[in-house]
Amino acid sequence: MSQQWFIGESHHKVDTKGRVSIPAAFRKVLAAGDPDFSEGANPQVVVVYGDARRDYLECMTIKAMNKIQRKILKMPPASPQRRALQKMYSTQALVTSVDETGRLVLPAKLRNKIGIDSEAVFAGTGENFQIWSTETYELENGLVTGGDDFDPDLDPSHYLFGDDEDED
Amino acid sequence: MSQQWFIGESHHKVDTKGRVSIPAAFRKVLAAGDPDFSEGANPQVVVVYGDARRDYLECMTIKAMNKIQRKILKMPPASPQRRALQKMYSTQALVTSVDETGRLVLPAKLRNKIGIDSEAVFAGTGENFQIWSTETYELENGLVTGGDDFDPDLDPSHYLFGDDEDED
DNA sequence: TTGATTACCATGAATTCCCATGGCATCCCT
DNA sequence: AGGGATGCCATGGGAATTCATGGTAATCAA
Repeated sequence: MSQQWFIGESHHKVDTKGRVSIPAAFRKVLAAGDPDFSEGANPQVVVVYGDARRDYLECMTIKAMNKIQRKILKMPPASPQRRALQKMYSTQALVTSVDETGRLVLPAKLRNKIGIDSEAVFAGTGENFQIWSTETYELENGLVTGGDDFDPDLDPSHYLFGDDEDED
Repeated sequence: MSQQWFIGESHHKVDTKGRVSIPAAFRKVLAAGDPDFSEGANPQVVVVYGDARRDYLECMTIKAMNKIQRKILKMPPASPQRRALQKMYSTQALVTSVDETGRLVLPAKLRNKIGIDSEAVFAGTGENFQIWSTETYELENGLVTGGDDFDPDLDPSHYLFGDDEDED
């Protein structure tokens, strides 16, 4: 199995039609996470854009999306939590597919929403990956705000300490 | 199979005859969810308008409708719950079909009910999709009321956390 | 007949498809 | 160890198709 997680960070050109190359490593993960993927075809991707508060696009595999949908279906039908999730993951989202040349098309609406003009940053976050406009990305990366039990100056690996499981 | 859920959000013109284009992605789901659909023909849709409390139209595939009807048939025959459901899903509903050009015709009665004049919003909610008047949609979207353990300012993805299942 | 509904035709814009290129890295052969 | 040759990757442009939307003619019902 090639690769199971979205790992890495890279910059890509966005052309006037909204086409962006997906990092090759990510494409393999997308293919692996698409139940209907067959050799030589184009894997599908889910792009979640969410409401005004989100200034990036969250992307994931079909499998990951199905998992989320199953979770949502288990919640009480009329609860505000369920409705909020449904809106974010069903309404404010987009299912599309990687094209022949490994690209993704971002509709003008989405590009405007997150402020992309001609360049985008892809950032792996393990299960998902994010697409940012270069400017926003550099801004948000500069300031890491500290919360209650979070120290932004501490090396993050410290938070890994504790209850080990150990299967590979 | 192309696409299993109604996902996405889009605006469409409604003309004087009540014709609206259904988003192309939704049409594919409708076709897939219509047992009698044959290549080159027009898929059927179910439109549930309900009573005065509903200010949008709920739309679904034939398969989804059948599932609902089966559930209703399992309920105690004279129960008020069953009768309420029956009224909503059998009486206050409409079965129609997508036309050659991918449009749906909304009778004047329904357009008036939900306050559509010249533009409608289609909002996917996974299993179903909804049709709103643009104005109402933007209004209801603006105010997300917070309940007991619901924080409208929190990113909805927080509610996904917890009890993992982990099959594929 | 007359108003309403359905079928048929038309068109611009947006989107998808298909082909083309330059750069890097790798492989392989001698 | 050179030095092609090969192949994948990121990117570009134009052609072909689909989509959304409008209009007109035919059909239906009362």
